[in-house]
Amino acid sequence: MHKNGVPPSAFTFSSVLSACGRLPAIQEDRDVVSWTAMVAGFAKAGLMKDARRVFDEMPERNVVSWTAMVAGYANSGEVSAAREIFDEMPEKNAVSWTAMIAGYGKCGDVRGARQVFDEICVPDPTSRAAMIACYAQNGFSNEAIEMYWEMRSLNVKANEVAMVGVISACMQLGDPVIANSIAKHMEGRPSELTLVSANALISMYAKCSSIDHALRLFDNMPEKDIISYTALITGLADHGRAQEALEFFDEMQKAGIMPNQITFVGVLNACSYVGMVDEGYAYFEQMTHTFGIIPLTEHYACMVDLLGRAGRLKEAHGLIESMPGAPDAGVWGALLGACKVHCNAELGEIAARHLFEIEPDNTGNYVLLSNIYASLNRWDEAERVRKMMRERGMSKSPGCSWISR
DNA sequence: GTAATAGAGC
Repeated sequence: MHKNGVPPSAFTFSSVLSACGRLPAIQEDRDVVSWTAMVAGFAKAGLMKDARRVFDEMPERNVVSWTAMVAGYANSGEVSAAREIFDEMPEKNAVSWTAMIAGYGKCGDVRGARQVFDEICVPDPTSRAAMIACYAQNGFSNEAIEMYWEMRSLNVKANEVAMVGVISACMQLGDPVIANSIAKHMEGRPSELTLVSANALISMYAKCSSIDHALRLFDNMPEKDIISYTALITGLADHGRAQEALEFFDEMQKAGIMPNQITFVGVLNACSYVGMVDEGYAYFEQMTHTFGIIPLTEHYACMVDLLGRAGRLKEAHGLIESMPGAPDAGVWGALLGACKVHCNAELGEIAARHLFEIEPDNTGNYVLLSNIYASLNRWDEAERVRKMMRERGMSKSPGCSWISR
């Protein structure tokens, strides 16, 4: 979200330039450093056309000018353009490699990132950190952790980005043993615990080891931001500690930190977990009216889950039908799940029909619907769904959910 | 000049 926004420095930069009336006149005596600063300024602001124009016009370029272009394209999601510049570079340094790895990481091309990484003769700590972050962001948790251990065995000090990446990977794995072994490396040096890495640790503790550990860390943080609060609220909600989650939601606003869409996902989940339907509705209202946040399908999924868990399935279905946009698999999935819990075949069928269309390859939906019938002793229908699944070439065992043809 | 953290259902 924050990456799409133009940073304030960029605003100043571009406004100064537009005040001068487009690009400043090209001066022969401008040295390479000032040319480069201009390229970097445009690139950072995401104004790649302008960056490109200056880059093409500058009489002389250095490795920083080239790298600024690579990073700019990478951050604007134009990986192939970044790659083109990267390949043309007369010389590269650690920052260039790092920018290119990150560019591939952002667009989900882990193999591309790894290929670039493997081309480096002697990877420096920042390129390793970028590679770890790339793995973590794309769900390659084991690879991220492996690379982190490799760094340690080589006695390369992991910087903050590497730490944050490996913590995020641990969080995704959810393994308390691995999480604790990584946490030990952090706790040895609390003075180095920055806001970002502490935030990452809060989520990891909440998911992997203990929510109380997360709470203790949170209490000891000298500075907290929206992510610290959101991570804690989400963690408390996941553990069914709704009251505390909502108390922190109040506390964050008293501290002058405004909640965002993600915070509300946590808040609604907290209500859902303990069946606080009215409160959930109230928070949903507050989100849209007080905070002016347009509800995402995720928020509708939370509301459907909240109503569904409380057994108010018809109301949940009514809410889906009143949605302004198209309901996604998450929304229908929440209804189907609730129908399983409350053994409601009629609404379950409706939800399943939508899910079969939206995600035809997801076997879980077929299994759920079949199980709803089975729990009502409607064996013929249960078998009919299983048969449908087989006919569509799907295997019902989760371990080998291959699709034939 | 580079790298980073929080999010629904089965």
